[in-house]
Amino acid sequence: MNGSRTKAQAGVNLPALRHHNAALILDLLRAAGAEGISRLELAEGTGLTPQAVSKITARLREDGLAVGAGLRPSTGGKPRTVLRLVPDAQFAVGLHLDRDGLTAVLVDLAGRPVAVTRAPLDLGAPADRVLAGAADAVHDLCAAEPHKPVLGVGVAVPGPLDHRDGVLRRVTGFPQWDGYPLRAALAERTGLPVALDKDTNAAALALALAPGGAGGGDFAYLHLGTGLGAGLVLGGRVHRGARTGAGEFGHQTLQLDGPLCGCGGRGCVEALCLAAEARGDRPEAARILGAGAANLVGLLDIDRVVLGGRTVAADEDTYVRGVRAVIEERASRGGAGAGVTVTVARGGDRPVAEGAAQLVLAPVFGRVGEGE
Amino acid sequence: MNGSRTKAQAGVNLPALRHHNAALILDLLRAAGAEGISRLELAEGTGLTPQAVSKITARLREDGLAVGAGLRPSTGGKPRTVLRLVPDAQFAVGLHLDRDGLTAVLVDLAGRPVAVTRAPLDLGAPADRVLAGAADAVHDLCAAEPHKPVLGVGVAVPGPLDHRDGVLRRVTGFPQWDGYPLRAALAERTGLPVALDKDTNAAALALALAPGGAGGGDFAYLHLGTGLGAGLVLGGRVHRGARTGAGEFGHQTLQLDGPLCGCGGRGCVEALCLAAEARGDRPEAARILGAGAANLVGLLDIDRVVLGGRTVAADEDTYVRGVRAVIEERASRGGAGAGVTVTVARGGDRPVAEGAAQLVLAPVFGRVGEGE
DNA sequence: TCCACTTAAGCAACGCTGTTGCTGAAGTGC
DNA sequence: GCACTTCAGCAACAGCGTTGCTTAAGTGGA
Repeated sequence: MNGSRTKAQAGVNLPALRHHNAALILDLLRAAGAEGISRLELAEGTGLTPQAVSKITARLREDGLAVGAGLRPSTGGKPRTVLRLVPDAQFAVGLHLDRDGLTAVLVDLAGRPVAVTRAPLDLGAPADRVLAGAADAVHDLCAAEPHKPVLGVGVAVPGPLDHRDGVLRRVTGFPQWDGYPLRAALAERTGLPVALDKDTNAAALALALAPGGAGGGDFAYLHLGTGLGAGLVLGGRVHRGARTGAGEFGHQTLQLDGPLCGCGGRGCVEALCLAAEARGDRPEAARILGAGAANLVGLLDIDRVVLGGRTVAADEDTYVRGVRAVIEERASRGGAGAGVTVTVARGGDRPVAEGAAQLVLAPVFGRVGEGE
Repeated sequence: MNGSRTKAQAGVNLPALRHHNAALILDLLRAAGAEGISRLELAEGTGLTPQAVSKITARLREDGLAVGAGLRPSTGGKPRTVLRLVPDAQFAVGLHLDRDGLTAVLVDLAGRPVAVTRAPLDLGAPADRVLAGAADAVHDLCAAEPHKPVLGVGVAVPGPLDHRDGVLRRVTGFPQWDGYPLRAALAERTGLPVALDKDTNAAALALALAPGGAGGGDFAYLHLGTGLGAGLVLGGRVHRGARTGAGEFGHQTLQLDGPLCGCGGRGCVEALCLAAEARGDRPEAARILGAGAANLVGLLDIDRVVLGGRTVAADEDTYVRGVRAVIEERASRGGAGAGVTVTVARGGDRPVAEGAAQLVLAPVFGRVGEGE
């Protein structure tokens, strides 16, 4: 009780401590990228002593996860040795199961894709056939790096689901998936650990872990395509909520007793925004999206709004400017949103598959969401 | 970068590990209340071994924070010894600085108030005078338990502020508080550690830690008084956002291009809701509040909505039923919100002062927000 | 009444963590 | 060439939770 559900089983013993600190170091190595980072900087970043960092990095080097990468210029003494992550020490597979296609990607530890496959997909087909196609894609990708360990498979799907037990819920229009234990089924077929999440959450995770992602902090990813959804990153972690249902942004009421939405409600952002798009009034669509975004910014006090999806990609400028205008106007009146940046996620749907792979990689770097 | 701001300095060494596990045990003891909890249950709740729990509880007993409290009935062997928290081992002071009054409360470790004082307050008076009044209240309360340690002072204020550095921002109508370093000033006057937060966050914290609080999980506290604000508890912790600004619920747009609000915006929930109240249409006010609450429930996938504040207190039933109706209607259409409970926080403003004290107590039990 | 059995809790030894203190390595600069 | 600075690793150490075992304190059947 008292919210302790998320804290249950949170006792820390020495192996857990060791794992935690190693993950922390790995995360800093990953963030440092190819440039690398010195032991003393790692010590400063973790609060551990330099000697502890030396021991931990020695273990990581033994495991092949880190290597030396040259020296820093001397500042009057022995120059610092630079360490960097070995990206191709381990890999992960990301799957994006969408309504009309399957994208599969093999990424290295740094999150970079090293192999991609795409195939058409009929979500209406029997589950077994869809699953077989997904498993085949996984096997093909694993063959791209035959002698390196693949940590697992991350899967991003459009519909509602339970992230904890890996079971789908009510994929709109495809009743055969309702209650389907996708995680267990795919884990059995591939022999690999499987993690499952919503597509918007995967995209948000990809952005949260992207190198040079314009700084970190809390942000929201708003995806405007055939629908409108959101992925939230709070405190550097994907916020999934109690039932993996967080991020239902599109059916936020923005116009009390407004026009009917496909969901049965009235005045939902999604309906208003897409209606404006449909009648060609894109600035109005952007303004509506901005109003929803501003609500979210005020409610959560986030630093950053990232827009994505096909509809946004069609006219990035109008959407970015429109959303930014609404947020800045509210901030200028003394409301929330001062200093919030509005940007666009490029690359279409590819980030979703990469984010799915990050579902597997995130735990390696200690980036575990609350629903895990 | 990459959201690691919240993870900086997160390296864990042995003292940190010890402190973490002790806090975890203390939190379970607190949650168990006067009934107590056995060592083996503590072991199960933390994931630690029974022997580790024995060692930790032995230290807590030495420090006077825990005591034995009888035996469980035997299940065929040696009966379990029950342990419970010693509530009056330590205390904390909570202050609620409101526009028209100062409420101060001394609470024990269990969060129960043992002494309360109230005094009128003029926030428009010079800062020094207000501060002197607050410091006096603290000293008077400390005298109520002369020989017990007081851990610190928690302060709840209405306006925007920065929780991290304890500085006020733009308290509406009282420009002399803009930028005032309340935490530092009060810490110097009282010689005690001081924590500062918004009143709605304090209320939410009080609810999150309340014994028998109808189960835990994520929830939102919606306060409808002269204004409308929210306190969010996600993952058992108060969500404050990057700048302690989270919870701006009242100026969420609910009616695009609707009536003008005092904030300068249009169609804010607060304006719509209070306008309906003013014209006597309370069911409509409740429906509007419910629409805003449903937006929040969908966005964050929370378990529970708690209503409070003077306006709600005037007609709890109408508000609870109205808000519940909107959330349930949306859930029934397949939207978010299934199983969400809507309840009322009673006790008027008293919980705010108690929640302020919990700002000091929360770290003892490992309940540290992200902004700390 | 006794004794076998069950369950809980503590003692002792242990492995392993990060820390401390110090030594050697590898540069700079007068 | 030597004094100084800075980094990195070795060795000893304190302290954490764990493991293995013993003792305590009940139940229940013979």
